[in-house]
Amino acid sequence: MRKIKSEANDATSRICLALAQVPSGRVVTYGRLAELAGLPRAARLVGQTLRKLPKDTRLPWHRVLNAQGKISLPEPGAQRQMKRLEAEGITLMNGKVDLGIYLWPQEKEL
DNA sequence: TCCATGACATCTG
DNA sequence: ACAGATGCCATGG
Repeated sequence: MRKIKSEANDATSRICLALAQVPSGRVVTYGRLAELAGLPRAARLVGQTLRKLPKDTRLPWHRVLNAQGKISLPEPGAQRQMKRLEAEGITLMNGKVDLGIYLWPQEKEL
């Protein structure tokens, strides 16, 4: 039997694959991750996908921030995310991350 | 099929 | 810098 409606599965895997590429100590925005996954303008889909991830996933879900460099995850998750970020050496100034420094990928390094 | 929802993004005042 | 309005894309009822 063919799976004609595997559009979501496909999108999900691509998002997960892209997410797995994000190195420790760096971050990406939802929109950026969507692009890397080949799904431009599907930022919200990224959010829904991440929300479904099992709590014991090894994917770096905590390295995903919104375009403002702030955590979009509502409490109590935000607390855990911030902790994980700082654990990787990412500094949150006034509740936000400096994307000019931590955003991945950086042109220079590319 | 239509409508509501969401870990977003961008523009405007 | 901040809040509200609008646009986007896929999912689920």
